[in-house]
Amino acid sequence: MSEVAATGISVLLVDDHPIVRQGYRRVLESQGDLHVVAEADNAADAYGAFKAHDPDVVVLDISMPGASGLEAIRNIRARSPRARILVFTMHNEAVLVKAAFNAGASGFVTKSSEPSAVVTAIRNVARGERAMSDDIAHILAEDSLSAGSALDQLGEREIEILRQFAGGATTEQIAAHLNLSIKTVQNYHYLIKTKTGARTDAQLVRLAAACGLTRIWR
Amino acid sequence: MSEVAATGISVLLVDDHPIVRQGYRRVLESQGDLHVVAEADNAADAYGAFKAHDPDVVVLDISMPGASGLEAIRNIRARSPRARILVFTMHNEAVLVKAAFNAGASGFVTKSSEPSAVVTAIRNVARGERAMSDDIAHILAEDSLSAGSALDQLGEREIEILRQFAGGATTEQIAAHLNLSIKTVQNYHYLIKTKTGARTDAQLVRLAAACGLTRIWR
DNA sequence: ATCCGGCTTGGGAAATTTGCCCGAGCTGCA
DNA sequence: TGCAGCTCGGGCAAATTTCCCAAGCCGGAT
Repeated sequence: MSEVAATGISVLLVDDHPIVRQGYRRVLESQGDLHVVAEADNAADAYGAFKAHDPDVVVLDISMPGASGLEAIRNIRARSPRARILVFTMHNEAVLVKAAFNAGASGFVTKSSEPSAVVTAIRNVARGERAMSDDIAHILAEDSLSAGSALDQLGEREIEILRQFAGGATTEQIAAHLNLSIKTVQNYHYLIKTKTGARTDAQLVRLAAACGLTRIWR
Repeated sequence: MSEVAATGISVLLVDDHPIVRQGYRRVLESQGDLHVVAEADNAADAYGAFKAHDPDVVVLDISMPGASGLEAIRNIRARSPRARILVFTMHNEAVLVKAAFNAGASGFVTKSSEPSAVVTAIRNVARGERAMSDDIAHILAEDSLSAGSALDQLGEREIEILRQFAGGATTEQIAAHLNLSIKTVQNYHYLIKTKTGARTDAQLVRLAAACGLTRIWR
């Protein structure tokens, strides 16, 4: 058990962009009570770093290449149910937020939030509370009122594959990233199309973009 | 004209994530010769900030909500051809890189790069040189071997077919619409892919959207 | 405890599309 | 006249998509 409560909050940073980690580190450490004790740049290393440093809070970006961030959350929580995980990402799609909380996240803050919101969220999560940024709360509220987007009928794996596909990845690349057979990815591709009603790959990309799953550099 | 050459390099940061800007700011300022003189969180504000502060280098992320980062580049360069712009983003697709350079960027660095690479790139760009991270150079090299330029290599018919395709039309619909055989549309589809270098239909849609051929957000 | 339903993973096989090569008609232009 | 480039489509092997099916797993209901 970590006994750093009196001296501050220890943080494990997980994000695939080095300079982004550097930046977070400096922002967080300037707070005085927050200490970044380790970093990881992929889901696979995240648990190792967690085990080695037993941080009070894990701050992670779910959109990393390769293995799913959601998987990393489940991975950590499965072996250390005490773990407090704060998802910190650019994505703000309701299905993703729900998936993250279901996977065991304690908080969800978007990168659009003010730095102070992130810091506050970390403190709240460390205290065992649930935390989310205002925009996320708003999105979840909207979502609970609406009948649900086309993406709501998709499972977690389907969402992940759709994200990569819409991002321009080939079937082989997706299969390699997710350690699946090409056949399985093809089947998901087909399944996603039928579930969403998209008749064309282009329609699928447009749908993904419209739902915020993929950003297109208009 | 900015006369800060002797005292360092002034930087304008454009990124839609506040904490990411904060982080960059700290990383850059710890270098001593780099000074962040302004920030902007969207393309529209970018030019105003540029005009007000006349920075030596603009560091911007092209993937911002709403208006395009590419547009912002064109915007700034059109009115201030002296401007040095370093694109700094998570995207690493060849078409995007080319589009950025065509729009007037002086450099392109991915967020997967080491912080030192970003700093080096800023200094090189400020000196008037072109700069890009190793992964980008690699991607462009690969791309140049397989030929394939951008969208302006396409003929009238090809553009029209790409527009309809990216808009979500099926091959049959396009054929019917243009009074062509399905075979011809298929051939165009293939031709367009090879000409643009898109390996995937999704990449084609993204390319079309990036070039303004298709609007995705209704 | 058991069953049901949904998610995930993949095999199989027919139908369709892609990848690439080809020729032919048209136009503009040197 | 002749070349060059766009438009249009045939052909055919290779790859992918489309469906249908099954098995393992897990969580919730009975």
